[in-house]
Amino acid sequence: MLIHIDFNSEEAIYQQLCNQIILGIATCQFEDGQVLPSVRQLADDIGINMHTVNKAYTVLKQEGFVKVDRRRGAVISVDYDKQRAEKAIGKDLRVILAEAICRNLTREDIHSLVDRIYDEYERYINS
Amino acid sequence: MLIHIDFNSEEAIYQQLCNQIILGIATCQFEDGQVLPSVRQLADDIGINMHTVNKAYTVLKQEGFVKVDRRRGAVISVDYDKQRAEKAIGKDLRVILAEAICRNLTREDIHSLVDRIYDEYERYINS
DNA sequence: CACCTGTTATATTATTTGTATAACAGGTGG
DNA sequence: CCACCTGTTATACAAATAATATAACAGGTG
Repeated sequence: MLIHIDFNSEEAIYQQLCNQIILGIATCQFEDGQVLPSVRQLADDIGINMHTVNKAYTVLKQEGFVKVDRRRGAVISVDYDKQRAEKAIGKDLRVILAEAICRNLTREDIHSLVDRIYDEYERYINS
Repeated sequence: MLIHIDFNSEEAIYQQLCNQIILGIATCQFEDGQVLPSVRQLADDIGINMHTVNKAYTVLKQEGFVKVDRRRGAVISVDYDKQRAEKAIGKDLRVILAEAICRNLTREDIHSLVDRIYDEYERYINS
């Protein structure tokens, strides 16, 4: 999977890494059981420090996207606990939807936005 | 409006302030044209530094929630440009929905979550 | 025994966050 | 005119975070 970091972004590098890997899982470019590049390998490829990649992997492990296999390294392993997922996503949504309501976006506006993004991701999956 | 800061949160104080004021606008506790407390007043009330409040106000101004009236101070003034709003919110949604898809949450799951949060906010408005 | 994993420890630099004083410019009301 | 209120700006400083740089360690593989 191609990973691109924007070094001019205000978003931390390890955070960009996390988001891109999650995006990769969502679009099936990474699948359950697949091995991620080693921290040293990926750091070399991107041109960043090993510890920055390690921090991203640690966060992904913490959030239930990855497990570490002593033999192979970091392996995609998504936690599918629906309750936990809805709670976490609801927390983030609450912040975003407050802004949406301020801007006079209706719930129908948001629904179609959600559908558009889901379509976008599913298009990637089927190709 | 009651503003409460969690000093143990990992979220920056000025960011919490921004979010709470946006939440206040969403729930009509702040309305267009209403004057926010002065940076010194609010800083005193919360028990933080003036500059921290000022940073929050500056961000809110930047994002189109507030304008500064030389005579009165910071005034709620929401930018209702729908295109700009959808673009900004879409960007945030894309990150969250990637995680949702990873967790096997369907778009219907998200729709009902969105509805639940909208209901929650509208309940505050009608009371 | 080399070689690959992640992990840990330590140190250093730069940036961000929050605080602390202080001053300045514009507007208001006595 | 003058105190007094706005936000704004300029410094300075401490603490936390982000990123880099070396180096070493433990577990597993071939």
